[in-house]
Amino acid sequence: MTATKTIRQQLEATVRAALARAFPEQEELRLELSRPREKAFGDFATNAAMVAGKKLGLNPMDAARKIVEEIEVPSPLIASVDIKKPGFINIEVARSAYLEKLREIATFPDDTRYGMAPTGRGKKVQVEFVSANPTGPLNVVSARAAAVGDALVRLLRRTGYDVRSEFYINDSGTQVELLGESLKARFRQALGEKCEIPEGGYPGEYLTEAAEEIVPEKMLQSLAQALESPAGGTDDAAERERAAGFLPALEDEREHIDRFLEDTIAANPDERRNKRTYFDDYFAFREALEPEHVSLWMPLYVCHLSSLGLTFTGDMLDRLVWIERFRSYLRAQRVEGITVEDGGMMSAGRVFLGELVEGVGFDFSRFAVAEIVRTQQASLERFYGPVETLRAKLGVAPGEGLRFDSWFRESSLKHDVDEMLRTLLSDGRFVVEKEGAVWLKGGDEEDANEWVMRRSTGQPTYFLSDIAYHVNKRKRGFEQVIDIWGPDHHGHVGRMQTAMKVVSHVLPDLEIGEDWLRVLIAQQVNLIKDGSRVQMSKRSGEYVTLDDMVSEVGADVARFFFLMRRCNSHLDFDVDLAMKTSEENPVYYVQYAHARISSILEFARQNGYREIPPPLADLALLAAEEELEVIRTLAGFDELVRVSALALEPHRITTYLVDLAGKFHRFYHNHRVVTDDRALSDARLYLCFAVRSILRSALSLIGISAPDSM
RNA sequence: GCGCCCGUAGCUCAGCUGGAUAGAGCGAUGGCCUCCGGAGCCAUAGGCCGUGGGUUCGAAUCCCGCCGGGCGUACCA
Repeated sequence: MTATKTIRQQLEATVRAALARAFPEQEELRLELSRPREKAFGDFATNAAMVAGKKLGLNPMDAARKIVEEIEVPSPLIASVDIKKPGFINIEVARSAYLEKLREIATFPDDTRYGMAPTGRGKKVQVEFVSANPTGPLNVVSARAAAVGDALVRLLRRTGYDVRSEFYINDSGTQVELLGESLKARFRQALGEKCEIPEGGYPGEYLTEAAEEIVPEKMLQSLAQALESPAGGTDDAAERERAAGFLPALEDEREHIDRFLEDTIAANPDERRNKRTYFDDYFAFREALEPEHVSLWMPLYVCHLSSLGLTFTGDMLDRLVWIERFRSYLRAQRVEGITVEDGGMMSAGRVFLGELVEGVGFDFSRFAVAEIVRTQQASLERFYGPVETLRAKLGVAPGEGLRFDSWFRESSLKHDVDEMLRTLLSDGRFVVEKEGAVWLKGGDEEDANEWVMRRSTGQPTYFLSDIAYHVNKRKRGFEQVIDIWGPDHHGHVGRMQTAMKVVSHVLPDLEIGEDWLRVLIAQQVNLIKDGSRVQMSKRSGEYVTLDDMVSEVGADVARFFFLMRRCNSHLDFDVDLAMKTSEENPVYYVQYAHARISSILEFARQNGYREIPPPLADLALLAAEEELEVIRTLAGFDELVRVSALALEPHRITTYLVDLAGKFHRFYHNHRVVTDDRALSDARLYLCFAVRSILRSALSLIGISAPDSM
């Protein structure tokens, strides 16, 4: 598969060559090639004569005549050339050039790669987006960033960049500590205690669910029941079986733990040894016990926590001590006559769990972050396709949602952060120390701002850590970094740009150029429901999540809506409209065109058209205005992809899709495709096929499904 | 106060990096199914592109000043 030049590129080369021949002494000019709105002015117009005329002090009309003399007309590319009033050169593209593009589209082997271009030249680019704080489910702005970022990644990939997507997890700092405190409160509540969510914490319901993960209710029940029989075991066969079934098979557990060891702690050999020892001990312990000893539950429980990637302050012996303590604790409770019936055993178990979790130094923040990141990942993976209720009807398989190439943890940057600060301090040119804190200042006079990097408490700020993070990106070899941030970060853009400029002076070897970092702001989304805005606030715990959107309007509609607007403009998303009038939706309009073509092609196949697209179709028969409109639009697609990627504006693809679908519907309405006229039918089937290819190509660029029937 | 984003049809937004007579969807009104998919098509109405200057052959687009809306402006992230 090779990429050919777009028609615009071909024309530009031709005009430049003509210009160079007409005015050999003139160096390269910044000439423009635009598409006139008015059809009478041709397909393209160039201001070459006006620009050149001005430079050389010539009348633009005369310059235009000189240039036009040097353009070969007619040629396979250009049908005719015309000079208009101030000095425009209007170019009519030859039909052969359009038909050539049409052929290229229809014969291109892979629709999901059509439009590929060498523009990026394998440049190593990172797109970082969503990067929501791990303090709750993904909200609407995250959904928007996800749609835009994913489309951008696909767009850049299509145009020859070596792109990696990244999600940055802010898993350290005050907010995360607060999150841990909040989870701890929920945990206490789950144990039956009265406990308030701390001031400024996170009252959302999702933490209750996470807390219940820590205290699996059924484990407690099972445990309490088992302890009703003498010596913590049971003679009842059914009960024994149930108890045994409560544990995973030994081999399964081993496999699970091995995988855990590989994934989570491979990076740190010391940690690995500790864990390995712990698990070996655990297995030894476990194998020594009879299956019906349900008190085995406790090591299982400890293991369960470990498998979630949590660290413990104690070692295995400590845990065994705890387990022993638990047994005697429960026995003691038994002696005092506590039974399952009065709920005493349950609460005894709860109290003990509370103590255990405190005793092993359970890290609530880490657990909460791990838990939330997991749900965020799951949400993103579901971010594809039509709404669930239509999925079967539209015949779309659950496709791959959004997967990031990497998830980067802020907590892994500790070393980089320290080093960054040391480097800046020893350089000295851009730092100020005052009021016990360390500040960064811009280099030049016009940027007199100063920002704290290290607090007087000695703690680094988010700003410093973000500088270190971006330097880390550069060190990983990215030649260009694109960040998509939420609206609350837009004040951060300026100082980050300043910081990168500073870094380029302090660490010149990194070669951080002026536009190495490009930041897009995914602006605010106002959800309109029942005609009024839905208020969103993390603090109140009430907001519309990505999951809500996917289940209510579907990922296709959500993505399309987000990509219909430039990402830096505010957006009113009318949820009622998106659902209520879903039949009038632009998404369905576009998808309908796709399904319609599939249906036509199927109809043709059943009526004796064996090969589609018909290889011998005479495309010159496509001469109706509606057909030419469609062809011109198709022929412009590769150029659109190129320009959208350069401008980092994926929303242009959706605009294009609506336009193309409209032109196709118009064509369809005025011309029957399959008729008695075999030659004409062949040509029109060819056209239909090409339209479908481009629809697929464009839809795949923005991550939206292309159903064959609806 | 300073900085960033946004003002285009009743509503929500495009407008291809400065081009010629301003573009969609929704909403309104009126038409089109013996026929490959009517989730479609056609027509009508709706605009001083917030406003005043500037740059030039030419501005919705670039620059400056106002006016309106939103958001930043923490030793939060």
